[in-house]
Amino acid sequence: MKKEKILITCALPYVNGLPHLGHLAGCLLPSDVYARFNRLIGNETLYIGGTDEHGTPSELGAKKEGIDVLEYTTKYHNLHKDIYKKFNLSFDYFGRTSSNENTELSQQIARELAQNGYIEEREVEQVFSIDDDMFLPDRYIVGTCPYCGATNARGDQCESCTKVLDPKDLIDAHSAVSGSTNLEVRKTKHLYLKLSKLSDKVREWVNTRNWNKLTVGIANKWLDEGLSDRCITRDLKWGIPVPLDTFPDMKDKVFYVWFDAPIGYISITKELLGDGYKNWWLESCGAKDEKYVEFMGKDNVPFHSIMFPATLIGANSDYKKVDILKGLSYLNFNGGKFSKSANRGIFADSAIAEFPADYWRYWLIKNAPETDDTDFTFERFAEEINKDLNDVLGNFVLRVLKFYSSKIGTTLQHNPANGEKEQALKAELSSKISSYTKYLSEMEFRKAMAELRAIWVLGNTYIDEMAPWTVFKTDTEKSGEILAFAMNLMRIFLILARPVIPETVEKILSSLNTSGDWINDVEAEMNTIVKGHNFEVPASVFTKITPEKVTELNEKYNAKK
RNA sequence: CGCGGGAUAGAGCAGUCUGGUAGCUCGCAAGGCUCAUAACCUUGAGGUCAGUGGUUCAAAUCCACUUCCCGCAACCA
Repeated sequence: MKKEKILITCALPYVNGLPHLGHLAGCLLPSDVYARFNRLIGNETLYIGGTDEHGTPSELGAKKEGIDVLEYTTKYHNLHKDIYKKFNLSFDYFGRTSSNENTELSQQIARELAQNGYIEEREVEQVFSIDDDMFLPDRYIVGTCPYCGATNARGDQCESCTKVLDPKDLIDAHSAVSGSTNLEVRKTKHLYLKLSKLSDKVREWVNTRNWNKLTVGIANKWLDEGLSDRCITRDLKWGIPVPLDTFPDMKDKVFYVWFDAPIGYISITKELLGDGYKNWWLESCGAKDEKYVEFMGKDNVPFHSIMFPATLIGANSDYKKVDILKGLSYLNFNGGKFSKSANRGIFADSAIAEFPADYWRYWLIKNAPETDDTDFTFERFAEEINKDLNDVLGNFVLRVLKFYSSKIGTTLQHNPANGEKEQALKAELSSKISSYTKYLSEMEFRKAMAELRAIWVLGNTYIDEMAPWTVFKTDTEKSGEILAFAMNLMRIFLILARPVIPETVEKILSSLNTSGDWINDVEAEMNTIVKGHNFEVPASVFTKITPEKVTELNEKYNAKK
């Protein structure tokens, strides 16, 4: 198989607050499974993640906790890092957008854009809150909707009647930060990225992409409506300062988070590899032949398909741009959204306290929201963990190992059987492994998991048909050979599951006293565990989730409203 | 007429691009097995493919319209 070079990024979660199952399902876990899979099949893989830290929510969050913003984002960055480690996300590096590297690179890209004539200074009017001593984003101005009379309308939109508003339309407008009505409209200067001028180049580039229908549809819609120039700076303290050497009028301004966040992919690589980042990000330095895959929630698709590529195209045509954009839908919780304020849903820290990472990983990948929003319920979770992991895989492992060790011992006295049945099974297994591998390379996670489960079932069917417990009574040798064959099957089942449930696989493979990266040649791999091989019987593989536990969880996490 | 996704057995989904006997998992029923975590294996029941109209020898699939659900909607990332 020809080895590929693969760069994988996962949309950077906003640092403010902890991620919930939706974030894991829609972006973090799929990217990790894909990264692990690529490493296992021998591709040169770089998997980059991090936290997006700048912007108003961080400033306000820090104020609320009474600490410095950097202290605040550092605290939450570490919480993210810690929790992802517990979920076994295998980032080659998990960085942050508040790093020096990101500051330098974002400033450099802004200079490049300015040199190429894609940045323009404009004077705009914005609402300033005198008591808060800050400009307020539209969203942080609330008041009464002039159309429907709702009293909680936001400056950008009324949530009751969905009408799009201008903050100046609001009746009794006040600051969402402090409640102050002491507001005034002030003039302020900002930098605009001239997307209108970049539109043709972006379209030309989009046309060369082999994206799926959804992504192309979103991208073309934006292009067809015409790209508007977009403000890339803000009047905030917490952000990357606009470089005054190039933009002398921009004192006390910072870049808008959406400008610097995706640049974080590049700067985080640089933080890890130093100048080696060029091999992954500059086409002239070897990035031309690599495959760059981005994972994100569907809300992020416009920014990754249009805004970020436009920024890179405008700055320097040598930057590597995305090849495959995997946008996923949302995971809901019992038919509603996850909500921290309403205490609905399960967040990453509680999730890992309830069940091992592999349970979550398996379920969330098997039910990845690929085409439509997907509903999480504890009932479904328990059902699939119990059935697939416990009954199909876990039970197969134990029934084989326990029988052999109790009747014969923990040192293998037999070589695997190789009759007609076994030949047929190996052929079927090869074909299913090809499909499974294909689905994983194409990021078709649901189909991949269905195929993996079907592969596991082959083990139980084989054992049942061959009935080594019956054969044992008359032909010990034959029985042992059947079980030896089953142990080799087991090894393959586990190796194939490595991208998804790495912790369990490591544990059981180590009991089996074997290992392996990936299965390319079934015939050869089926003769790995042979006469003389020692193994241990693991105490357990998975544990079932009881109905009582499901009831308890539903109450604990407000699953039933 | 904002954009997109969805509607297929009791539940969750595939199949729709490229029309040709409606499929998978769970649940349910019957049988088998008794090595294993009351697990496993086999078989079966269960569907006017959201609705209406059209194209066609033939429509879940193509076309038009309608209904319902879910997201997104450019200063919240």
